[in-house]
Amino acid sequence: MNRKTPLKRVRTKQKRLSADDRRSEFVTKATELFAEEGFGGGTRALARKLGVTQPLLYRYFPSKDDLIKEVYRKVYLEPLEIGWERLLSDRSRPLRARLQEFYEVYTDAIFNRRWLRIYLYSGLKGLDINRWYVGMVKDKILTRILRECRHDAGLATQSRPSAAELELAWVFHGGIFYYGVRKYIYEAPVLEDKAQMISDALDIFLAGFERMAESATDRRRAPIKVVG
Amino acid sequence: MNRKTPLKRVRTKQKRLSADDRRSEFVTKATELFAEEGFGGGTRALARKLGVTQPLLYRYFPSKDDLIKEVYRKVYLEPLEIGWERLLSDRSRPLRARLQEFYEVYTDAIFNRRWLRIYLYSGLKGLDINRWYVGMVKDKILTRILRECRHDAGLATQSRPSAAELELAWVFHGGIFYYGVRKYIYEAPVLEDKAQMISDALDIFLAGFERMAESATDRRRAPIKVVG
DNA sequence: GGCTCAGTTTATCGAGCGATCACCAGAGAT
DNA sequence: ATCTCTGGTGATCGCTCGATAAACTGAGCC
Repeated sequence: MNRKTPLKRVRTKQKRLSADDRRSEFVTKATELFAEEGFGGGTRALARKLGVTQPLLYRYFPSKDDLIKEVYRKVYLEPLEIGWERLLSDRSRPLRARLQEFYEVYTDAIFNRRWLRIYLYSGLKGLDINRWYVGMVKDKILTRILRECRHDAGLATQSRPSAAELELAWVFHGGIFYYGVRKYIYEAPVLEDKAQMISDALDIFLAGFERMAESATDRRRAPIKVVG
Repeated sequence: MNRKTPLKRVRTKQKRLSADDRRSEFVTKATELFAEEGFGGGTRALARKLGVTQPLLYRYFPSKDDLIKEVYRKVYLEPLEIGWERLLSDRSRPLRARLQEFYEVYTDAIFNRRWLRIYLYSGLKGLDINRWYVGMVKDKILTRILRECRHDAGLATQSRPSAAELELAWVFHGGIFYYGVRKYIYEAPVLEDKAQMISDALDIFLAGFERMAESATDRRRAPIKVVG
């Protein structure tokens, strides 16, 4: 980043970084550590990863909790920088292609061990930022997708999607998300072709949406009694 | 359970349980504690929940890790007692009804804060038992479902499902699972009618399966090139 | 060269952790 | 009434944790 010293050759046994560099190094390595160990990971283990001593952390963060907050900020904001508004709503392209590309890009951003583990750990802590993220997925992704689907199907683009539509979208989204969990958290064998997986999931989601749109042209469809 | 003392009125300030009772009480309360706090939850906090002192734990478990293993056993084996073999494979009933009922019963068993949190925490620890469970879901649930689907569609009931079929089933299963996570972990608002959610998810899964079965009557279908 | 200031270390504190050991106490058998 | 067996307690050990305070050090400036 902004190293103050003008390009002096970096010594092999590097110490004495600039404040900004050291601070961001703490956040980066803390993300790695907490991803593996959970937020119970120790400040001494963190310092060891940087090759410094533990009290140095407290020159840059008043407490471990503040460091954790910084990690949250970094992790939760990272995947938001792909500009999905533009991607999802660009009606000059076919809907199917937009959805496919969006989910490929989105999953490229979040499908990695680091991101998923931090996300799950912080979700288990029940923090506000996690609720915020879930709400953001709903408002900025799923609602937008449903609006585009309704537009594509020639339906009224109502301001808010129905609960049933949202649930359909959530199950679809969750199914894709779970692919990442299986691969990077459970380290279970998955279909290697991620794009194919997205394509297949999209197939059934879009078919399901059409089916739902047909069976009730604008009202909530009657529930189908199935259970035996 | 098996209280030795013959029905003597339980004293309000109950102490001195039988060994079996005390032991299972430890496991039960430990499950609650670890579900909330993660496995970092303290033995003293656990003892406080039972109204006893902390060293008593070590009369019943040689170490905290052994207690945790017992918690795993309890949590992972609980939902297995619903007899899904019978439920899924009973071909005297229509496939759709079997699947609906299975997922209603299965989610009744695992969709609660305690189970889901323990499951996620232990998944993050990357233990063998978690991998075992995921493999069990694949072999005992998804593979079985796919076999029944193939039979229902008049296809050859091959011994093992194709990778694409399995992935389809996983996305479906994961989508349903994620409903529980949203409700009990993220405590986000969900469509309250769980049976309806399952029904909708089944609709699109079955439609997707038929679609996949059509486009390749017995061979792996050619991938659809979509990405823009 | 010596001053200064910011990045870093050494030493240490109090609290909480898992675990151990000697001891206590009360119900059941005799 | 007393003995015994076992469920339960009190005290404590060694360790790790997050956090603090004071001392050290080396690059930049005069």
